[in-house]
Amino acid sequence: MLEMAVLGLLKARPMHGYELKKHLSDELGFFRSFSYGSLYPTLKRLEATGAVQTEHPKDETTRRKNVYRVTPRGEALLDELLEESGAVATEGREAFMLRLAFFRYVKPETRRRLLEGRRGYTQERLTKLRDSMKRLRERMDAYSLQLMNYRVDEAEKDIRWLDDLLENERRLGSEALPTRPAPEGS
Amino acid sequence: MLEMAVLGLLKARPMHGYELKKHLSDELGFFRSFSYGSLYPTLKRLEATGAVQTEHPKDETTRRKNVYRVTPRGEALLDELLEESGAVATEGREAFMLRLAFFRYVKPETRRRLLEGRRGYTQERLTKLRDSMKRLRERMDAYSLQLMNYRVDEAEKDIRWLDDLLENERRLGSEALPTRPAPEGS
DNA sequence: GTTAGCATGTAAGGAGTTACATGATTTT
DNA sequence: AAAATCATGTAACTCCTTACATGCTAAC
Repeated sequence: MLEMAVLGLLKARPMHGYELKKHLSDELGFFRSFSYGSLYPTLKRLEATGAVQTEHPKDETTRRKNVYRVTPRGEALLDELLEESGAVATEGREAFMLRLAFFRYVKPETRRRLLEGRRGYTQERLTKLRDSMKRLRERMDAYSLQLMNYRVDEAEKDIRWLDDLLENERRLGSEALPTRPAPEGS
Repeated sequence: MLEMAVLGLLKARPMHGYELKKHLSDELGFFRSFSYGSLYPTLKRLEATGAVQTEHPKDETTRRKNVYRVTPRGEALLDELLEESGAVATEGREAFMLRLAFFRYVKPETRRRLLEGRRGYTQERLTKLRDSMKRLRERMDAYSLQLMNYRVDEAEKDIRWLDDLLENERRLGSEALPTRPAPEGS
């Protein structure tokens, strides 16, 4: 997850670690904002494998503040990471959301595949939830029932949302990719 | 999380590991259904610390199928785990949901504290999300915007839901705890 | 009698966190 | 000149997963 987030953010604009950390919470609307204890090692690792680069100038003038940029190798890695629909349950929701945040970097067909994959998973989950409710309703206390209803509502809402997103993809077809919400003024 | 889930489920009814695993997905409407690779070691650990007990009969008749039950020591541990409102962000959503599933074991005042804590956290998050949107709207692509809107809607919905739950708590006051949705027929 | 599912476990590893440690730069 | 905050890093640990390994029991 962190690798994907880092590469995705750096692709838009080179940054140093501290800056990156803020954007992880802010820009991605992120619930979980990774700690420095994982962020810096991740950057090191990505650098070691050649996915990102930094100009740490050996001369004594500008030390500290390591600005990282994505290399072609890193772009390829990001592509791979974004395309995995895998492990939908474990990785779950947040991994999907993260991919969505970087959808502009994803091929239209892959976008559709990811959206449909997520929809399928959610639909399946919804079915299971309803099954459980039918089987257990009598034996459940009020709080568990609240929880179940919450989950069902959420799943239903997610499906409608995913359908909207899919509908949008279809409308766009293979025409121009919308990387901005429409220039308007500028 | 797993410890809390295990203790909570075993409190309702003694079970063996395999059975427990099913209830973790089913009964709790759980997205994440822990693997055996963590479930069994957790049971061992809880047994080692005296939080659960199992009658593994040393005589050769009935081997396999270790039925675990919660001890008083385990009940105390569960109480502790349920009362922590802590680490709201990291632990997050699912930990809260899990506590909600076991709310019938929680003192009314603690229930209110947990609900209010969660509400406060969600409200704060909502504020931050709206801030981010104001600051970044122009620079965001359509997908990020979708994501942000989703998050905002979700937070708003959560707050309404939490308010409902709080209202219910107030209505019940200190009168009878509702462990069942009302007998009706029986 | 063999396939499917019940039942339990271990070892290695992944992906993060917390706590600690340090030092430069900006603000007050 | 002190306090805040920018900026980077490491070590130990937590909590879980995957993959492996084993054997019983029920159903077909």
